[in-house]
Amino acid sequence: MIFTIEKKLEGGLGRAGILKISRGVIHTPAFIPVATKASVKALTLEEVQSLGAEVVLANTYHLYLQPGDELVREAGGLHQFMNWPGPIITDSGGFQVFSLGAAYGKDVSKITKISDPSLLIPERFDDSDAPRLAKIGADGVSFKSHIDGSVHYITPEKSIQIQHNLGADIIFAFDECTSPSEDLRYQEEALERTHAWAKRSLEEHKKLNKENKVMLFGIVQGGREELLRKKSADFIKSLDFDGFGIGGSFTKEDMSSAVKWVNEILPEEKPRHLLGIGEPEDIFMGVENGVDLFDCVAPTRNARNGTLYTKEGKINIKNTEFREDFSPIEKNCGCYVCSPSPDTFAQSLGSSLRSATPLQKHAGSARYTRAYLCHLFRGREMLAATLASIHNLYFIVNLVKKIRQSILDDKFFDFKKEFLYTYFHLDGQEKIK
RNA sequence: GCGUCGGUGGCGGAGUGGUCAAUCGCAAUUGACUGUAAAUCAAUCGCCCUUCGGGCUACGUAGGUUCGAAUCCUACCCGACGCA
Repeated sequence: MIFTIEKKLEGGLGRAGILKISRGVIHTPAFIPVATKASVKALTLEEVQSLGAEVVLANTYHLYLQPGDELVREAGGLHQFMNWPGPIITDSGGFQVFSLGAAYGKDVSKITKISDPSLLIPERFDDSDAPRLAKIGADGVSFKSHIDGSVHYITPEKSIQIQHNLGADIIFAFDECTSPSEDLRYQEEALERTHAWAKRSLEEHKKLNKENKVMLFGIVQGGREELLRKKSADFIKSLDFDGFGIGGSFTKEDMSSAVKWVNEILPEEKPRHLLGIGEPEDIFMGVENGVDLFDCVAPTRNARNGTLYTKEGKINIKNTEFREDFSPIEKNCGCYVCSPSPDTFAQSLGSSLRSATPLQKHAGSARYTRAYLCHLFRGREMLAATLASIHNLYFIVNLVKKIRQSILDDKFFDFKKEFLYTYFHLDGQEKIK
């Protein structure tokens, strides 16, 4: 792996770089579509590739349960199994410690809405009776499969073994993503655990990585506490990782400070991945604070649920106002959905008919209109998910590409301001941090 | 013409004397979604008043019985089926 920094943001942590690995090149900052179960939901990988993605991220826990990492290895590894020849990253299953554990059945997620974290449960309340599918033990985490209820014990060693079987190019250490509702004492305790697991992940990785083809990233945790975040960054950087992940469940406000604290400490020459983050404003924040890689389910999940990204903010395409809106999702969007079909398409269809009528083109001339998408969603047509996912992924992947270019052109802050003003419909009074 | 069964909110369909503005599903309206338990979930869904709450009009139509009717009775209208 070679990571080259092409240009740095003046007076800040941000940078544009190139991450070269044997299977391909990743231009950073980059957005990584999520393919949890070896599939970017609703899309073929040709579609993912042609919308501009250079790398995808799959999940250890989910693939271990189904179809099983051994089977994937037999298939020739993830690349061959899922037909993606480019770089693949696997997450360690550490996020499932959170999503199937402390967050299970609760109103906490990767990002918490409560703007004042002190409003969150101040002390660790006793919810030991609350049902959860993940329970943390001394040595690892026991998971109750959400698929069939069977119990599985995942240790750092096990996670690394699974990831090597899956055969990704970049893998992650097994960590514990904590809930922001945990108190300081618990955060400290969990951080100790994550650090111990980081060492064990690294040791196991060294045993298995004989051909030295796989990169292992360590994960920094520490919740919202400055002291813990810095302590974690110091510790993780002291280990021989190839790069770093920044994990955790945040409130919006906490995220930027945490990222900054951490990246001021992490070595400049190694890549940093902000795990699970992907709304446009968060990506700007991350890039500015030195993040190189982002992955997020938001573009694809939102897409499947009818929320589409546009320069002027997100829209819910199912809403009444779009029923008869025959314009593209976004004017001048270069994605497959919003751009016009080439004439050759109509011609090739028409060639078998004697008098094929060329399609009447609407103003804007998109392949598919808002009204059509609206109809597909209301009619529960599968194509809705596909078209919406193509558009959303294109939007985010290309937003990050534009951000990258703006760094190279010394125009990052102008671009950020311009984008966010339009995106949030600001009138110029509000300040963008 | 006779007989039988049935007519409930946008639709389907519960309810068969009080706890019914009426279960539920669909449709509709809006919102949420950030290392994917997610093609998911939540809220609203007769009209009016300021929310709590209160008021009004409603279960084919018109009467009636009853303290009280979507629920019982009578007539009529409409539909399905059967017999002429």
